Amino acid sequence: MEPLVDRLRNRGWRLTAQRRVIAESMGGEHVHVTADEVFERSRAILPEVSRATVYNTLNELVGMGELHEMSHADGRKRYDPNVEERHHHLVCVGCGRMLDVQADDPRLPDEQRHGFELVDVEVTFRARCPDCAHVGAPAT
Amino acid sequence: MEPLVDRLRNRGWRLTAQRRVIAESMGGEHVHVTADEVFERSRAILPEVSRATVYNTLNELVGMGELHEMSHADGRKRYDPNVEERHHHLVCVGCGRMLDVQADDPRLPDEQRHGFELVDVEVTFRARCPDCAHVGAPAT
DNA sequence: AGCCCAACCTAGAACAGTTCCAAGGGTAGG
DNA sequence: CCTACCCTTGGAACTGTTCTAGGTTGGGCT
Repeated sequence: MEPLVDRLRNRGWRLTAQRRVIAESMGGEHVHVTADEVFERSRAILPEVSRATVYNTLNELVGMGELHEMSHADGRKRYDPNVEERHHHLVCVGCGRMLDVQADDPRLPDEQRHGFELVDVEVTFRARCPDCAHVGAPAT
Repeated sequence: MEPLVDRLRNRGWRLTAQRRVIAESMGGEHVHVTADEVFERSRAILPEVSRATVYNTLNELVGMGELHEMSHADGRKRYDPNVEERHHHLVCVGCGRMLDVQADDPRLPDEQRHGFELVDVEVTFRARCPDCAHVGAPAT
């Protein structure tokens, strides 16, 4: 599949320096970053990028379906560049790090559907990442 | 099982009027409310309840394990009083209504664990509820 | 019953994340 | 080179949540 920036260009999106930097900051990796992390990474490359542009661009990408947005217990949204491949998530309960994983979709028995039409299933595995496990049991 | 307020009293929790009202506002029903809805409902019964007390009380209940907290796409946390019975959620993509459902936990293959220690699995079935299905396709 | 003190509650200020806004800037087409 | 128009910017505004300082109260003790 062609890279994100190419797809964007093909859609007639005006590809400015800021937008390119932001799109590239998302990385192809399956790590899900917060808007603020995108802002930091982008600024490391192009120091004049503004926070507003990061938010604008992320929201546009989400609207185009090039990015998935997901909420997180800490209140910050995370952005997921992996929209091609169906996947679920593994989230560290300590630091909030979020990775893509493959797992079977659970099924919802008919008698549990309450008349709803299913659209999608999201699975989140909550876990402790190696770094957070090392710190020992959390106080409390 | 004994009701929430009794369990709280048995833990030596000081049961003030405010706390009782807040705990009761959560209802025993399988409906998941936001902090602000709890605030509104509580205030309908005891008008002097403050927002801070609602937040404090909800957080204490979560800390005690008497309530589950869950984030939602709109940025507001929801609180789930059903902690006895393991369950997952069915969420309407139209109106945000959230119900409890029973479904098997999916398993995460070893090679997908990235060294994390699993703690829990959350499943969210996204769907359209009967009411929202009737309204026809949403405008974009 | 009345006292006392830690635990509670309140209103409002402070915060964090996100969105909005008015003004300035860059770029493609003419 | 000019002109439009879209993009970007910094800061103000908003929303949900937490913190703070000071007043209030439940309940053990006398």
